[in-house]
Amino acid sequence: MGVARVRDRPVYKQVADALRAAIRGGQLADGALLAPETELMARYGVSRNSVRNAVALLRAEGLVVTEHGRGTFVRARRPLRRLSSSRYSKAKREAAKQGMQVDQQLLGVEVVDPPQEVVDRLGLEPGEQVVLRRHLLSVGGEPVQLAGSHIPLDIARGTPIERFEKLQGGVHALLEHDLGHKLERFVEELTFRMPTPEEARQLGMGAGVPVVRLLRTLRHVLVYEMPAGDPVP
Amino acid sequence: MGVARVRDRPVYKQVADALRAAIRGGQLADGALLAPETELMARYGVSRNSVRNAVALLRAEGLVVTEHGRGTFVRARRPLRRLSSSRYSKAKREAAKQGMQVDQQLLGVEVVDPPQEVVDRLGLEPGEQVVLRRHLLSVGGEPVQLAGSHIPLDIARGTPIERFEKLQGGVHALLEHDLGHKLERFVEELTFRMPTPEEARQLGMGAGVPVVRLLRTLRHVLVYEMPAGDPVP
DNA sequence: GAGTGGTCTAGACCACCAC
DNA sequence: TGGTGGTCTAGACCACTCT
Repeated sequence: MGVARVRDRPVYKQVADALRAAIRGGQLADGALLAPETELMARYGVSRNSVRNAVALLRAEGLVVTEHGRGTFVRARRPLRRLSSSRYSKAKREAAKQGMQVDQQLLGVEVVDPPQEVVDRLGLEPGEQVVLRRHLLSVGGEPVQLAGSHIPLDIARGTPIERFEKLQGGVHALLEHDLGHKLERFVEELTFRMPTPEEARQLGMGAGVPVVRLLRTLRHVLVYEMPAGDPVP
Repeated sequence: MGVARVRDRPVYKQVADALRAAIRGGQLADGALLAPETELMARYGVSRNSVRNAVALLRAEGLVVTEHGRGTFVRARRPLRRLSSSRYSKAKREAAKQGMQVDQQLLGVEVVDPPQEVVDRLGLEPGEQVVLRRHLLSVGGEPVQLAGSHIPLDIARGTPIERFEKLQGGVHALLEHDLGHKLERFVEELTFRMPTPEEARQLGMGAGVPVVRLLRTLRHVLVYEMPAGDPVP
């Protein structure tokens, strides 16, 4: 047994290659438990550190998640897909299959002092307040994304935006269709980071799983955060 | 000297904390060189492995980048920002400051067989072709993002979309304003992964820097990839 | 060649989970 | 209590960069 030990390819990457191939090939299915480190050491004839480096690589790639004391599991894929393709689809059969149930839950609507980054991007006056609307997105019953929208108070005042009620099509649709606003262009800033304990709780995920944070500035600002998705094959 | 060694906090995280604080606090400025591993070992009184774990953590957070044989550097921040706020800004002075120069370069326009994931999401017929428009986005002269837009051929045919020319406001604006299409809603799928050598070259980055891949399905599909951004403090 | 990070090993003890 | 992953050490050799 043992890993091929090809020259110019570190052993830990070769171990990672082998595991990755097993995952992509389906020998290790979604949610499957990887062999423990001790067995991988024996199977590939490498030290524990090399095994751990290999698994760390797969973890960084989002292919597996590790739980202390339990083991390392193949990460289930849960892509958001086929939500709106039916109207434009030429193959109508796709519409029937209609992927997983998507649900958006309104967590709260508040008037708050905006964080500095929002002040900067919206060009707000010092002290100017905004309406913050927070949502939790779920796919197939699993929470996957937190979203927070900041809308300047002078735009939101007197509209359904500042009330705790669901907006058909979201804030953007309301602004564009009912309030006569128009989207010109938008800017996005993407960051990785570790979730706060509160976020990890709301998203039902381990604290060690990185989240992606996307700050989108339109005419209004959309801030949302989601757990890292799974690579598409 | 030596790290505080607070209980219930691994030493490598404490070393990472110290370095992170120095970066956030400005003692280590953008682009600055971190002390070499040997010095960090001595300074904090820990093993090389612990130092390396600490630096790996900061790397995962996107705070630093490491170059083999040269050292570890504080990552320069290059957020996309203040591009379109002026029109809606109440503080017009923001407009004058106008961040960095943003440039979008059209790399190519081709008619191609779309990848399977695009076929799925657009509900294309087997064998149906699409127009692929590829762009390179730069901010302040630095390439930051690759974008590829797939447009079904029956939509693009006979429009400026299928020609090698810049579209004012992008494909979306053309569809919406000139071709009478309307954005209903969109779906996004986010993934992390390592860049291909070709992508690393085009983006002028190290092959070890992860990229974020965002697959956006509108009525048309936008695929684009960008290097991981830098965390906002 | 000197200095840097990259890889690898062997061994130890700790923390968490399940039975 | 046994098995799992988490942390830590000490030492070795390799690969890359700069001069």
